Amino acid sequence: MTTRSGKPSGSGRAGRSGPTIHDVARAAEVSIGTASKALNRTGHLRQETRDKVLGVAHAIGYRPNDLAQSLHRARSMTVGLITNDSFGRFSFPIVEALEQTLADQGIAVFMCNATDDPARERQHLDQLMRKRIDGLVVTARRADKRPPIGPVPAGLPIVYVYSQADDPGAYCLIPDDEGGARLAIDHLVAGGRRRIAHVAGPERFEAVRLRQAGYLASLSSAGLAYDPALYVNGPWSEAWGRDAVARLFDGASPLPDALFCDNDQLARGASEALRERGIAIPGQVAIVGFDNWDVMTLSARPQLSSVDMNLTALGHEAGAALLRLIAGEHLSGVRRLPCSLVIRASSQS
Amino acid sequence: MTTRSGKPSGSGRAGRSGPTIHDVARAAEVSIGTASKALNRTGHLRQETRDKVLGVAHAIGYRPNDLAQSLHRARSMTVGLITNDSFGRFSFPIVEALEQTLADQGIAVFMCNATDDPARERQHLDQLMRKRIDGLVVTARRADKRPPIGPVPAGLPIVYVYSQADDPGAYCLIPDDEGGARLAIDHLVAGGRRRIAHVAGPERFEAVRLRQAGYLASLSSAGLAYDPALYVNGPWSEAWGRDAVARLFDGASPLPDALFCDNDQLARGASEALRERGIAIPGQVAIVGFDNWDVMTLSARPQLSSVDMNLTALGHEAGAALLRLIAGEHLSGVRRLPCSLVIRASSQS
DNA sequence: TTGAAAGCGCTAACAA
DNA sequence: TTGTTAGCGCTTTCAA
Repeated sequence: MTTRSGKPSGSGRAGRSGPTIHDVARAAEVSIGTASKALNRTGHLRQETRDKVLGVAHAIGYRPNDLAQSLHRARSMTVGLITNDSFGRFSFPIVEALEQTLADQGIAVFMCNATDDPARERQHLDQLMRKRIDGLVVTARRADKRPPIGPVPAGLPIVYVYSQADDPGAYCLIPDDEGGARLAIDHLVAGGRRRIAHVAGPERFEAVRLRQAGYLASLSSAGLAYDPALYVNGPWSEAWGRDAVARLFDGASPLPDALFCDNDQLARGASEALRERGIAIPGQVAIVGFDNWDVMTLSARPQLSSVDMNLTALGHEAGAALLRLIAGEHLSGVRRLPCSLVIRASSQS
Repeated sequence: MTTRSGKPSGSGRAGRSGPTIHDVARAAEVSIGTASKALNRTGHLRQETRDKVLGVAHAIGYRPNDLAQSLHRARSMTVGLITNDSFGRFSFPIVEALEQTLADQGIAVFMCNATDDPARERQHLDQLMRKRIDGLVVTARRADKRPPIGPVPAGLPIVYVYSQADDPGAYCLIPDDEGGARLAIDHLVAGGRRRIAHVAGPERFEAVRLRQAGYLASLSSAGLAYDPALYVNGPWSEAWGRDAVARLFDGASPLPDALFCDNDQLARGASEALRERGIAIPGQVAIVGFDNWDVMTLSARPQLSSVDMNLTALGHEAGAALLRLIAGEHLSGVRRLPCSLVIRASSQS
């Protein structure tokens, strides 16, 4: 060991922490500043020197210490992800795409599950602040409004994805539910369906209200009248999907010739109920679900058409947006990304 | 601004990085060393001083910089999580529990998705090493053996969970599939079932082979003979579950009076097929599935009994094990955690 | 009980 | 083109 003015002694000291830039410099017989320049492809260096340093660094297995770097640069190359979905079905594709987009830029993601507990959320936030994250992504189990996350230092880049903050300055990325519904209805109309029922989820979900709006808009532009008897709503379960069919088909009025369901579980439940009643799908009744969840759509008989929220695209977009915010750009407001329709046997015309 | 010997100037310099320990010390009119001791509840300080520092720190919103801390201490208070499940259904509960266990100790988790791509895995590993993680957790979509992750610095604590490394020195945590199967079969036997079929998944899965072993062991200890005609295997789909019923019930031999299925999708497919054949569940045939996946078990009619792999417990255990490894303990070998059986209507006797 | 200062590994400004 | 050195924010001896 030596003092500040001397060179550090041999190979590392603490535990398994590998060679430092000092070691590289010494082995390459250059100054530490030169080594730094070579390693960071910065400054003006002779190609020869640069190569030597790089070669040595590789040879001795040098890995820069991001922690030390971050002490200088403004950035820690980490971001936080706070989710309230318990990493559920909707978060998955989003998180995966987000992580990949960010990893490609050398940014690592701290994953924090808050499970709708404000106390846990603050605790996580506190930890993330200590880690000096460069940005934050907030996601949830549903895209409804939530109080803005906080407290966080002013200027911290934040993106809400599949989640909306009750704050006009926030940037939120969510699927275009209304557009998704229109896609489904337009498709059914194009297939010649005229009495399209909407098997909806609970109305406290904004998504449900938006989809109903899309449904109405599409009917209207197709010149079809809205029949309130064709709107039923209930919980997000297969059981309710089955019950909904009973409700719709035990009536006296003319029967529906199509079902637009707010998720694939409802659609699957409905399809089973129809099957048991001997009603042909799609012959007598067509079905379109929502979410495009393969576990449901591919196991149903026949396989279910469904609206895909493109959650992977949403995740990519969230990563890209965060990068832009970090780069200093200003982004705000709610951005709705388009859904797409996956057509399978259940809605063939 | 001043030089090394002076006090730093005013409140922070770069971007939004908040007050430093210097600021705290100055505001509390103590030395920086004293402030550090107070903040870390270390050394010998007058209570009064300690309180003053803490008060000031809180007042000016001081948050320690983990990055700077980690430069001294051996630990970064971060760990990496490399998953090959795309954060899928099995990873979820594990990751959630793991994250919670670690967060309680102030450790944050870097989430990395490798999607079975060795190149991505190495890239992630490289990033994690630069971040100087204190430990690593590896998880996957299936508990089968995989090549040990690497290269990593010797001595890096690693836990494999729902994944096995092909390395006797590695510590792996996986569900006790054989025990889970025994639970199911013992239950069916206790309910008076005598001809229990095994609707298995693909045999390349170790879990499938272990469950068959458990099935055989339980039959044997119940004094029941094994009938190879009662073993069928195929892909993990509902469709195959339905087909399996056709195979088992179209035979000439005496029919099964129970079905043990290697996952809940198989069980659900089977239950639908039985239903369509007018075979009463559990009256004529009992069913037990595996995974206890509510989406399947609760929507089936009747609801399905199922073996629960206790993935949440597995995740907690993984977190605890990693903490112990980080603390210097030595752990190795494969540890199998018990499953439990959740009984629902499909196997009532 | 407190203060001073060396230095963790790295970068960047300046000097040579 | 390369070397020197002052820090980034914090901890930790060692002195006082």
